[in-house]
Amino acid sequence: MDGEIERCGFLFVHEDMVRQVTEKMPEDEKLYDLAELFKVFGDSTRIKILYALFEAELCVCDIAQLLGLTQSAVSHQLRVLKSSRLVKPRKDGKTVFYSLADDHVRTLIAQGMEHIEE
Amino acid sequence: MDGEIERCGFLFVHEDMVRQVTEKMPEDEKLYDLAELFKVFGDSTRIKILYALFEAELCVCDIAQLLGLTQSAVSHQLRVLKSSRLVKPRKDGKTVFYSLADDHVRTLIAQGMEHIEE
DNA sequence: CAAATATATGAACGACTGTTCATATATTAG
DNA sequence: CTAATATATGAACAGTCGTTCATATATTTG
Repeated sequence: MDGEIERCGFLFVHEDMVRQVTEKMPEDEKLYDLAELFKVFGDSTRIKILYALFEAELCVCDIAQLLGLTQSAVSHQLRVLKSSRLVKPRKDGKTVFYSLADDHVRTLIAQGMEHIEE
Repeated sequence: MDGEIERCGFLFVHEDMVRQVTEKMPEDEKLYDLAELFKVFGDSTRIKILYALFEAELCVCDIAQLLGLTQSAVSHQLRVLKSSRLVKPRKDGKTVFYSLADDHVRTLIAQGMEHIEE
């Protein structure tokens, strides 16, 4: 009963640890949402768009030319970024300018870069 | 020539901005790698594994029981996490214990949570 | 050695995702 | 109003990904 001799099917489990960790796990829904957020960062096109918006507010066409993508592809991706509240639109006549929604985007990407570069 | 009257196919582009941003973009390969890193975080199973390892060093079977997954599924995911240097293994006899590789994992997940929760 | 067990791995299948293409909507100019 | 244009969106297709199942490898026990 020391937590090292309990079975899990055919496998042994460190039971005490598992119980302890279980208690500290956030709700499933929150973990799901978190994964959804990272999924949005997990595409090089979207990363490029976000990086471009680090520097300046840009319209859809600017981004398309900058990254060598079709207007449609960019628009679809901006929709994803917008629905995760990572970018925000500002409409000016026919043109829609996009910019970063908040500083979490910068921080997250910077942290990610640090990991890559070490 | 004020940067507002150049064409991009049928579309108008803010040329000066685009040129300026282009110069500041990191290399494509780096952006690709960054997206790959975030892709690893972009799965709720892997997020759960990482969160579990926040609390304790755990073996494959512990994680499987904790999350209600098969041993195989967990092992496959640990492989992904390991190859991104997010977790590290410690072998002890038949058992392999996994723990977080460094603190970037915590920081990144914490930042992501902040964005989710605001 | 053989048996038991903890983990790893390869193949395959279904589900999801990013792009393209065609088209719709919205705004401005004439 | 119509024409031009900037963006958005729906459908479809190809490629990717996570799981399962079967099996291989590695370690300990007897």
